[in-house]
Amino acid sequence: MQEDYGTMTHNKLNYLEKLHENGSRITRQRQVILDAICQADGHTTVGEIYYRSRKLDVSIDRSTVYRSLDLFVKLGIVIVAENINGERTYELVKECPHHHLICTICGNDVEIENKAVDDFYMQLSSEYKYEITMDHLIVFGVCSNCFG
Amino acid sequence: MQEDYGTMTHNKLNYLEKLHENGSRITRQRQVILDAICQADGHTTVGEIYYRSRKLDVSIDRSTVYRSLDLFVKLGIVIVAENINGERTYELVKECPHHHLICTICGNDVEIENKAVDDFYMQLSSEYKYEITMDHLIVFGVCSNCFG
DNA sequence: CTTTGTGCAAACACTTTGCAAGTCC
DNA sequence: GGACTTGCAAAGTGTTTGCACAAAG
Repeated sequence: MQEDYGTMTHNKLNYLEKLHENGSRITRQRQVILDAICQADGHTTVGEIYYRSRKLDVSIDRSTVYRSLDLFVKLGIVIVAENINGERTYELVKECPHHHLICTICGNDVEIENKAVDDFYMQLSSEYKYEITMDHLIVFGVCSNCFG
Repeated sequence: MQEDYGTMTHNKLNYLEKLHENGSRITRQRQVILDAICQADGHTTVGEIYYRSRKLDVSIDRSTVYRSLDLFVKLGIVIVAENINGERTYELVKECPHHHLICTICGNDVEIENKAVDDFYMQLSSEYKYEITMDHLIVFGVCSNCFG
């Protein structure tokens, strides 16, 4: 494998580090798939990830994409969510928990400031004696451009 | 079709009413499928709904279940969500919006009082100029029985 | 009697798995 | 060299569709 670390972002190094920690190998395919998720920069479906990966490396197989995604999720490199159509989507985790507000009409995606969510979680915690574990909340709504 | 309205709940009449309003027909199969969703009383998968429907009527086909669910969702009789395993789940809509807090360990499901959610939505609305349209929020966490 | 819905069977799409060959460390 | 990973092909699951017949209004 060629050591092509040239275009790598700081984050990507962290992701590879996590792979390494786990005893998993840093393969060309896994790097390509990480890049593909990166490119999409948001909530991407398996199909899109496969398609983008193919552009970077024609020989990549669907099963490899599935297997890699499972691994990434297991290692906490990638997070799973569901989009409006009920499709499973994948996204690279950022350093800190974050949350989305997505317009169901135009698809516009705003990142919600943590305080609002934290307050909400705190309220739930105290009221229902639950420890909230969702670090990636998605709320759907209609943005100001789309109503009126 | 026999007019067996004997065991029907008030809500079920409303559901049938909605079918009727839409110009859709009230068939034995649709009633059975509604009953099946009712029985489950919570977030149910297509598989479970099919299984329960079969118990009530052996001749029901999977495709009928899918088609009926699509219709129910379109008419707003049933709501779709995703459970912890990423499976699509269905639930009869109640009269007013409601929300869930689900334990990821034991599966315990608490209905969240609306005020907490309303406050949260209000906060988001004013901060991001979004009109929040989710009437069925699901938050995952760990209940007090399961941590400690 | 017209329109809508159903069961059946087949197609389709998505995901998983076993295995031999290839790659990483 | 040894353990891990991949591509391939095939099987498994879940979902959708076309069509002739059945049922609802």
